[in-house]
Amino acid sequence: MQQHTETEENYLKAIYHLSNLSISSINTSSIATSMSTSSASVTDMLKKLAEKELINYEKYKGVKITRKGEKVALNIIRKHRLWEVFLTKVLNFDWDEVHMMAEELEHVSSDELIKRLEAYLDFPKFDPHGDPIPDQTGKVEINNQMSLSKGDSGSRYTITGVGEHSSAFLKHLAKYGLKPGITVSIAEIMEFDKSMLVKVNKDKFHLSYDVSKNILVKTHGAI
Amino acid sequence: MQQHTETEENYLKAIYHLSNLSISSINTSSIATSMSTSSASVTDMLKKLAEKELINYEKYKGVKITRKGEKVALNIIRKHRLWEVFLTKVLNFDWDEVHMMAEELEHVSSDELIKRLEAYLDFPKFDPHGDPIPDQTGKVEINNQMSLSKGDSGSRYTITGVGEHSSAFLKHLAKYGLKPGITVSIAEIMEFDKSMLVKVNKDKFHLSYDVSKNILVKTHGAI
DNA sequence: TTTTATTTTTAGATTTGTCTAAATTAATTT
DNA sequence: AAATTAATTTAGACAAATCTAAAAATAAAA
Ligand SMILES: [Mn+2]
Ligand SMILES: [Mn+2]
Ligand SMILES: [Mn+2]
Ligand SMILES: [Mn+2]
Repeated sequence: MQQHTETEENYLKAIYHLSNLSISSINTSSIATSMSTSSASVTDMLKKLAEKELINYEKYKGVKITRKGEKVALNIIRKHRLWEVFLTKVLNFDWDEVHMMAEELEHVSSDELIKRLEAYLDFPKFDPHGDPIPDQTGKVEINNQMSLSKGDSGSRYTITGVGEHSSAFLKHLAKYGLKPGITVSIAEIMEFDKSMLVKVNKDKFHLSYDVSKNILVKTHGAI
Repeated sequence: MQQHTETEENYLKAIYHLSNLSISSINTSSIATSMSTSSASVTDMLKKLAEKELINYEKYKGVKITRKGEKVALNIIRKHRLWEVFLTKVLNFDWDEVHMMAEELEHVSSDELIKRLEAYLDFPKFDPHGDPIPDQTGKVEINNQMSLSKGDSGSRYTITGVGEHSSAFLKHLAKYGLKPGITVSIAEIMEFDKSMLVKVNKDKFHLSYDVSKNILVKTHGAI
């Protein structure tokens, strides 16, 4: 099995994630933006990744990740998410604290280590943010989640994840006790700003569109 | 708190360990040997570490680690050994399998992570090889251990550690069930080759000088 | 105390990943 | 369709960490 540098792994991960946002091939500048680096650096790396057959790349035509590259990316994502579960479930970190640590831990190479960690954690299927954990072969469970902002007044939903992972946003949700597993019902939707009044247990509060948009849910059934 | 590259950390660790082997200042070639690199590379790094005041270095005069450098080294060693405890105690790896994984994990930066890991492991004082785990401030428990090869015929000893960490050596010891915590009594010492006959519980076996030399023990008392 | 051998440092090159500025190609406007 | 704007690539430079080979300093031997 070929090994890759930490930098290559980070580029591949970014390319994989961007690929899941748009159907079309992705361009240099979107990679540059998501990696906070220059387009020139991205071009250099694209050549290198294409050389290793981890992506298909043609000058000026954009990038498509190959099956091989996808498997590498999914293995890193798998490690990232399992470490996040470890940090929250075993070391009791809050879900808004774990991402940066996982960014380092995901590059620890041993596959045997991650296999044992997974077993120790009792084969979790989702990370603390509700994102699915790929298995050893790179298979991912697709949970058909939708944005809470697309929900209907009077319906109940269970939070399955978030569309934004910043510590600021997660801390904000935590203030309302909102996190995966929690059941929310929409009491009222304000037409003029798309904000909503929601009910969680006995509590009722107001969510701006910016917030509800980034809360991912599955239908729980009508009240 | 200043941060250092992984490479700088590895050099510092090597320099710290060499400093504990000899009283005098250590030379370029011994560092090169222990790092499996060229003397030229070592010289370059020594300038860099001296610049950061992690070592005292004078051309042709050798190296002495500073108190500041020592604290950095001890923090990495602390992380290394705590991760080794995690890997053996929690993920059930054998003591001969964990070193390489710990070499990667020791560079994960979060001090809060290691603090919580330490608490989760219930504040272990020694790693699976019997080496003491420095505390947050860099204090190390000194266990006055001696080599089993210096023991007396008829005396009992408790294994506290090993002087050699290769997987080959550790696997060899495992075959006899020898590891920290085990009590060994010396039945007979052969004068001609310094090998010894030892007793562990009901078992009796022969240890070459090369092996007994690298088994560290504390006196347990006469039989 | 010279001479010789060993150790250490310097000089110069290489690889990886980065940058800025200039050149080129593609996409939009007019 | 030509001109303008935007995106992308190339060119050239730089910092970190490494190497080999040559020069300089120290240690050991004669
Ligand atoms: Mn994350
Ligand atoms: Mn996550
Ligand atoms: Mn170790
Ligand atoms: Mn150890």
